[in-house]
Amino acid sequence: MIKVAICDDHTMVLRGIETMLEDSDMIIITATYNLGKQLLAEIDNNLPNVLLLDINLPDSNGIELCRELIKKHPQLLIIGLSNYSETGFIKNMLRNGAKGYLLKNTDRQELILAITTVHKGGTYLPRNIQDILLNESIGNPSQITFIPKLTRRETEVLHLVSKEHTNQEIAELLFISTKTVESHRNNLIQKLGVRNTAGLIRVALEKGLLG
Amino acid sequence: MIKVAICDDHTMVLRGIETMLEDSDMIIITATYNLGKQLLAEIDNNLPNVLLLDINLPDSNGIELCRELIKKHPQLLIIGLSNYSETGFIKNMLRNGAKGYLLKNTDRQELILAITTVHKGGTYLPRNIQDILLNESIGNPSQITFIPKLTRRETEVLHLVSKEHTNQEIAELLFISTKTVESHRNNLIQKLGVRNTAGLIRVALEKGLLG
DNA sequence: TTAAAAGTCAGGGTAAACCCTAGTATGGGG
DNA sequence: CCCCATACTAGGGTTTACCCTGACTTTTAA
Repeated sequence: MIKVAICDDHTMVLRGIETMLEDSDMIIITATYNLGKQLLAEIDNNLPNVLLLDINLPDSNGIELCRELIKKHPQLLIIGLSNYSETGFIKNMLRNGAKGYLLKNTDRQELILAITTVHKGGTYLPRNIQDILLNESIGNPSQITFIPKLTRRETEVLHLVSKEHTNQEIAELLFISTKTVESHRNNLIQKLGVRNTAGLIRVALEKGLLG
Repeated sequence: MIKVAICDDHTMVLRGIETMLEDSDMIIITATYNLGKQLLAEIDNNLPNVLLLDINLPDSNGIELCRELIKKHPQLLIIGLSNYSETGFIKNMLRNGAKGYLLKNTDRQELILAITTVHKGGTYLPRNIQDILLNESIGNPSQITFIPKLTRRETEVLHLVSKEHTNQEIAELLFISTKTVESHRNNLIQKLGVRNTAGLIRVALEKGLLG
């Protein structure tokens, strides 16, 4: 039997996955979690083979959560769950130790295939995501789906900009020079491939870089 | 028996709702749809009493879809489904004929209560959303959820700003002076209660003023 | 341990955004 | 029909953002 745990803040999704798996005779659901913190606190007590992990939990960054979990439990097989097919997310997840990635429109067959595949030591990605990643690696690194990695400072500055602070205010809040803030801001504009603050905020929201 | 149809692009949510409702002896699921267009094309053949409608379908604007459906089928009882508790969305839905609104973390009990309530002719909103709306209507028209009415020009300028155009570019596109563009932009900043472009874009996206 | 990346700051300039005020259309109600 | 509210228009003046370059220190990962 493959022991599976699920972490998702939407009850409906939780119930949907439970239903899809309950008839399987190879898979047993050992735990469900609503929040990242709950997961971190309780998973040690009842470690599953496979964890289905929502990337967009309200209280945690799924990608960092994934890395933490793998660090503590290297044998844990994590499959990311998300609404979005942003390849940046997916690559980040895989880079941080996830063994698979599923969209929430996955059907029963694919869900079970994903779980059994990673349990056998493989990696599972849906066909269409494989295609997208393949296309990217060959030809165009499709700007639309690329999610840049921001540094700690850049993330801080981005959040403060989105809260309508001026560079000067941000400088005071972070105890750095306004020139430094400008640097971070320029880097953000470069990394997100935009022209100005309007694009910065729009793209940051689109890519899920802000809450 | 209450005939219920569901429209959601996430199979997992679809299955979750089905599961939650399958044991009920008052409710029967008569159809499920993945896309707004599919819903529009097929719902006439098999009209339900209650429709659970995802607001964030990939191919349609849930709010407009709601209005269209009500126009064609005034007796149809629509309950909006969404991940977000932005009261702006919710008010818009209700204004366009929806009879209820649920978040996707709803449990079985509340889901059934919502369906039976609207079927009896009532309106159903989760307790916490009721509280938010109530607070708003009493005291502070909580800037966060107040959706201002924009003029034609303001809407045009807002969209162009979000596309990273400068005032000068916008002026050329609209055949007006840059100073006029600045005025519209100032009015937008006033109306949305923000300080600068960052807030303008963020709030405009939050309130659904941009596509 | 060593190279790369991130964080820090500066100068000097241009462009854009922001603020306040105010005249000119324009369309719906008295 | 005229009036008034609202939208649209626009000016001058000030602040902030944006751009390019370069340099130094600290942190991180190979």
